[in-house]
Amino acid sequence: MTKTLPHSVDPQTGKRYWLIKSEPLSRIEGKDQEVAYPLSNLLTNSFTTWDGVRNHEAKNHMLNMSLGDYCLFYHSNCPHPGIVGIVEVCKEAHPDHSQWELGNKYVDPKSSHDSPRWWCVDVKFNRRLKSKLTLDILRADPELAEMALVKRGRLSVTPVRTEEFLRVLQMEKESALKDDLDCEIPRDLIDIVS
DNA sequence: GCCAACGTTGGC
DNA sequence: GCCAACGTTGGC
Repeated sequence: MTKTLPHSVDPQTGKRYWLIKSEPLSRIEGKDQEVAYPLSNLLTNSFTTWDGVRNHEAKNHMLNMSLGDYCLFYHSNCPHPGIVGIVEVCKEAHPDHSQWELGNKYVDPKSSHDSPRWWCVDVKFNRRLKSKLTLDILRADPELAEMALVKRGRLSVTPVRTEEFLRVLQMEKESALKDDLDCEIPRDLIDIVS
């Protein structure tokens, strides 16, 4: 595995930006483990632990996250995958306890408490995007052609460069303006109906 | 260290 | 549900 260095912080905010993927639609794995975690869950839970990531590259990105960093929140494995909101790192990397939980689908027999293999961060809600930015829209934008989400489709935690993050916010603004003109669906329902 | 087999992700 | 992409595993 290649050692990763974090991308640079936004000089304006001192933050790094990332993208994390989650499935919004209920899906049970194994006996009874719900794997879905829609952004709306973070409206009722004050934070969530981003555990269950079992890819070393994704894990390394989480090890590089700092308190206060922003993560674009992406809904995958659904009819219209895309970025739906922003969450904030509220606890830096700590061992992912699911690796030691008997019966957990993420258990890793090779991992010991002395040297954990898997790590996670906690994130809390920041805000919803005014309008979902679908993968189609993101892929069609030349300024996002190098974005890890586009180039490394299967990685569930990816870095986002400052200029990419700002571009996403700009696209949100443009897209929301368009919604005002031709979308009758109340904002709060957009995620639900999609 | 190579690489075939296998497993997983996630768009479609 | 299919399957391409790609990461991981393990035999050699």
